[in-house]
Amino acid sequence: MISQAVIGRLPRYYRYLGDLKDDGVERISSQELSELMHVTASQIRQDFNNFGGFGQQGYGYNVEYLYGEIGKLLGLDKKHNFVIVGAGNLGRALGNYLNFERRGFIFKGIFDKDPAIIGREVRGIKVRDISELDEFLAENDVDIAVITLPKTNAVDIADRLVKGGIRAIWNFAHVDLPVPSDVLVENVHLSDSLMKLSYNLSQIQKEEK
Amino acid sequence: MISQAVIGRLPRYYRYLGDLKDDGVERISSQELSELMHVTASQIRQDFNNFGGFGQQGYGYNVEYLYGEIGKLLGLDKKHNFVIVGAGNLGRALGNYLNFERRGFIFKGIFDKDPAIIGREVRGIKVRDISELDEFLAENDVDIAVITLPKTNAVDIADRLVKGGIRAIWNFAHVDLPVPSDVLVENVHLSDSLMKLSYNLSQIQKEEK
DNA sequence: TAGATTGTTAATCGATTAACAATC
DNA sequence: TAGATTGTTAATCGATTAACAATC
Repeated sequence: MISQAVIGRLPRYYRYLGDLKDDGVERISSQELSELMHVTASQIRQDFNNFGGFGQQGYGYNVEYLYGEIGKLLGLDKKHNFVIVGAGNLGRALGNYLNFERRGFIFKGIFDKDPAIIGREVRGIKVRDISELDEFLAENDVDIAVITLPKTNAVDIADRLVKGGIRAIWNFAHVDLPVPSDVLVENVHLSDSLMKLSYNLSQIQKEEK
Repeated sequence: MISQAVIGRLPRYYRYLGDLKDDGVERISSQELSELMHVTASQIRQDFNNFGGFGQQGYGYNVEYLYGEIGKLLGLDKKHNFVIVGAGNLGRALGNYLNFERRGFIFKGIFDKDPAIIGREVRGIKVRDISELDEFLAENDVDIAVITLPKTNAVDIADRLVKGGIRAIWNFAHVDLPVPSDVLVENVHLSDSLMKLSYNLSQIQKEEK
């Protein structure tokens, strides 16, 4: 079982390796990569060796190969369909974000309960009435649900999503969703992140006095 | 020096205590809170004791008091003015998010370089031309800058922000910003978060085969 | 072969949990 | 005073870093 600490670092490796690849870099040693990313070379080698090791002694790592392997680990070689529940500003912003498509995340539907929003289009897809959610899940192959709802509704909707067969939820609501243990929840608590920044800023401001 | 692991948990404590307060709960023990939050009571007591301890033996913690103290730690008792650089979907969504105001984060300005967007209003504030950024920073008291730009422009803008006196950046661009060590950067890498979910989902799907 | 650099084991460090004395 | 529960020390666990043998 690989620790979430390691998994959490994979996307960053992936980003740097993608940049290196685009720059035409063919090979890189853990030492060079460590200087670029400001982490220890030891950590890099340990991380990769969790998955069997992608390098070669005396040579280092082939950038393109390593990039591809990490992409596969992250499941980016497969298509993942997703729906967005909550077509407010954030929901629409995520629906419009084109880069997800490039990574294999396909925008399939978006739902809201507000009649003023239902019927509007987000990247060519009409906002559906939330009452159609269960039917939509039954008829379509959806892997990931994104929740961009106020916290009051989020728990109920999560429940419906799980009943509809969803196993992975990307949650932007400020609640911890009580879902069965076999359902994945990845939280993005924006205000938590802002508060963390605020804490550190307050510390600095205190020191300056 | 308090570890970022502890600081990262403070907003979640704050959220639960706020809910308890709203529910009229007066006191709570680390044991009760631990059951609610699914963490160990030991960790709760250790965390709070980093800041001197907010409880009383034999009694537990006073919810309202503890809520207030954590709020102060998070700097929520002070006002923080912020600007958003990048008025795309995400930038506008954050500008429209009213809850930040409630926590003392005041939306002061929003900038873009796209003439089609400049002049539009986000929550009553006109989108300014990015060329006005330096002047705006000089004339206004801005604590936090939010970067919601494509990665290409993010590094340059971060530079300008730092030159303009900004010490805290909430970064949504998919790059690591190279800023001086006395400047805080809190990253929200949305696609990293989605890839983490994708990794874990792929694992489950593999097991099921 | 010699040099470079990985893969991997061992050592260290930090964070979490357990235990219990202090005290309300 | 007795019971409850914190604050705090000690033990454990896991993650990071260092070291080096394996090998290309």
